[in-house]
Amino acid sequence: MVTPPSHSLHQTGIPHPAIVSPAIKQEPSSDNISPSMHAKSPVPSKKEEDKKPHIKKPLNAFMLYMKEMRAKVVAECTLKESAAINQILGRRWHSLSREEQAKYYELARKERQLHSQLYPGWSARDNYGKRKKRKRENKPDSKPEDFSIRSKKQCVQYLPSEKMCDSPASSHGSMLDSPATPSAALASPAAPAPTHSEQAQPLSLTTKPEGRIHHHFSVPGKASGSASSSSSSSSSSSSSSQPSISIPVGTLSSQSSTPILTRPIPFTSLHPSMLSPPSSFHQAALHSHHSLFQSQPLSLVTKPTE
DNA sequence: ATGCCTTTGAAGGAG
DNA sequence: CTCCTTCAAAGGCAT
Repeated sequence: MVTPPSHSLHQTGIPHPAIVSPAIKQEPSSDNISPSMHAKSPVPSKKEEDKKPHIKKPLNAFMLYMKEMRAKVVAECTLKESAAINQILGRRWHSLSREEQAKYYELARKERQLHSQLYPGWSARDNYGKRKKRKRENKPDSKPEDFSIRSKKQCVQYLPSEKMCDSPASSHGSMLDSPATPSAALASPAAPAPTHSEQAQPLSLTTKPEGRIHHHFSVPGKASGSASSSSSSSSSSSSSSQPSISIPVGTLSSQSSTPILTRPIPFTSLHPSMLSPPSSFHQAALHSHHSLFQSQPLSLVTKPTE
């Protein structure tokens, strides 16, 4: 098998970019989307020297997209803070058409395949703890309302003058323009259905063919501020850790105000190829989803629970 | 000098 | 099965 990386994936025999050697630092990939690599070595190879070269996780579709578009956004917006850039990229990502996203999903999939072939026994867990992310532990005392309190730096939100770029956190409204774009409508993640790019999966929630929608919708308490969803950091159960926008439980309304999203829908059971284009429901759901999150990321008060 | 912030997606652990 | 947690990139900023 071993299908040769049709794209810029590394050729065989070459140290995969995922490997970050303390001494070896590959130059910024010349390829457009080159897999992970170089990086500032998050792992400060302690003196103890990492026994292993520290194999990094393969980049996912969004990460690949970021790598490719970051420079562009930086040039356009003249922004430098990655946090702000990422916010913009996140919004642009949602604005991408299915085909466009599918391209990255495919790349990511190939990356993963190659990665697994190169490092069969490797597990993402191997890197756990290397970053020492402590994510502010949720204080037991802190009330959930702490969301307004950000002990750490507030979100970077790029300057307003940069309106040329999508306003990431502008939140005020300008945010919705982009995602709301009908044409894009978004998005569908497409999922890894390389064979049928056209069938790209509708909901961007199911990137995994095997099925795993998980969070995104459900997740009442989590609701990651920024709109998103995902978890990522924060969340930690109610934590007060929300980085920038912490929405108190129940605020997102995703449960109370939007019954639609109450259940993610068992797409998981569906085969990627089976998923047909975004049906009205999906779009509606997505739309609501995005609108809710993006247009009013902070609208905490939608409906307490009534 | 190190971690945080920010984004989405992937993957594994825990319940 | 569902939910949660961590890491992947990256560059300014905070500690």
